[in-house]
Amino acid sequence: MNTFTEENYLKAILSLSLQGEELVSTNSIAAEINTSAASVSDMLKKLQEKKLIIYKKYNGVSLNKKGKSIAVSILRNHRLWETFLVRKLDFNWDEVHDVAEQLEHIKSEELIDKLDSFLNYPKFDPHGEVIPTKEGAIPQTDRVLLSEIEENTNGIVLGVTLDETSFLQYLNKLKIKIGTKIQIFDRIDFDKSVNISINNKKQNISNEVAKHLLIKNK
Amino acid sequence: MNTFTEENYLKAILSLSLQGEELVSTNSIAAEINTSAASVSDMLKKLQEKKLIIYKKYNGVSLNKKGKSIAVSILRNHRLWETFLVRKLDFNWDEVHDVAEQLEHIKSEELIDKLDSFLNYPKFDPHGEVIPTKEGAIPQTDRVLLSEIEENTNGIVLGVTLDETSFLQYLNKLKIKIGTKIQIFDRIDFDKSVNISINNKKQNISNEVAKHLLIKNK
DNA sequence: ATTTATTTTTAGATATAACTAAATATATTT
DNA sequence: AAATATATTTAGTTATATCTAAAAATAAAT
Repeated sequence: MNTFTEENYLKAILSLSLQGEELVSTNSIAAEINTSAASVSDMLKKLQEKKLIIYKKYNGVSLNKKGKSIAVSILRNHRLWETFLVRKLDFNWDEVHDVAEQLEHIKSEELIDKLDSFLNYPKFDPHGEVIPTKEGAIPQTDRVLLSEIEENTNGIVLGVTLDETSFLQYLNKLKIKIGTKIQIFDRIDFDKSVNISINNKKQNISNEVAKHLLIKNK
Repeated sequence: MNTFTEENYLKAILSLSLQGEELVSTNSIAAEINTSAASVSDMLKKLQEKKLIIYKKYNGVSLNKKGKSIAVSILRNHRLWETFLVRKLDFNWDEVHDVAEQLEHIKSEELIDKLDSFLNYPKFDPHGEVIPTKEGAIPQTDRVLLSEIEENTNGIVLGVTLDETSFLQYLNKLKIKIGTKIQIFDRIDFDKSVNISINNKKQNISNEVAKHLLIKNK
């Protein structure tokens, strides 16, 4: 059985892997979970002893099969709980992250199975992120980040890749939610911000925000 | 913020208090949570420093206002989660204890409020135990343990005071559940077992079991 | 190719929570 | 009231997870 802390490290490594880092660096893990590089080093040694990661000193980490399986199931738990909180308990999408961070570590396979069934086997969480299957697969959907989308095109917001309260509340203010139709005009060279319009209202979206918006790729 | 462990100690002290111990002994806490008396001593010292209990060495412990408030809210969480698991996720009453022991420690007042509302403000959990109010009250109901009930009388099973799987499964076997009507005949002096009948079927119930069955006191 | 900067690891310390064994206090017998 | 038994506490150790400061390795710049 793993501790919450171990699980959070595995989750962080998975998340960074999915963001494109082949070999995840000590520093990026430290940044991800807000701790020191020294603590990360300590934990990586431990996770290697427990045979959950592939780790070569000074070289970076990746998850092995067992580690990935644990990390994906925590991610599945997280997204199922978020779905429950929004759909059944009437939380807003910007309020659920912290509670789900706790709930995701509850140990009971039966609980998650029954929750999944209770929610009618949802495929996406309230932020539009895909929910991994019980078998550990993460179904891929065809979508692009707003920060990478081609210019002069239309799109529909499919989801976000960050669920920080301040970010989501800013989206609320911009009237951006899942399903929102947007027109993309052009990208500014200088700061990589994007000019779009929502309901014919023109807006400039910073690269920082665009990096976390998933758009349907037609 | 308190750790799970601290909360479990407070809960154990509350539970023993409610069972009648005015001043709870180190040993009974150790028995309750399956640890050594030495560990209990360590923790009592710590809980006293945190001003959650009233503790005099060699003399026993009781909860102070703050400690009791925390313990009661954990108990409330536990019983609300058990209600959720049985009523919404289709768990059986003998399967929910271990999961609820984890869920009860999730920190979010809003979560519990919304869960309470989602369940329609239940007054009793699936074992017939009263659910403490948000304000920290534990409403009293008039009921007696089967081990103490007068002979030659009738009654209705209102609840149990133990939610160990093996105990509840034995009740299932005896066809005893909440609402079951029983006739009480007599109590055997030798072993304090009780002769009862359910649907005109005579049965002998050991004192060990009778101690955990709550009967409506007419 | 050296120097400088950055990243990563190690060493040493601290805090929590558990344990065993020994010491002390309290309760029960005789 | 002394002896014995039981309950409780203390002392000392271990394991986890964190941190700071220093050392070592790698990467970048001159």
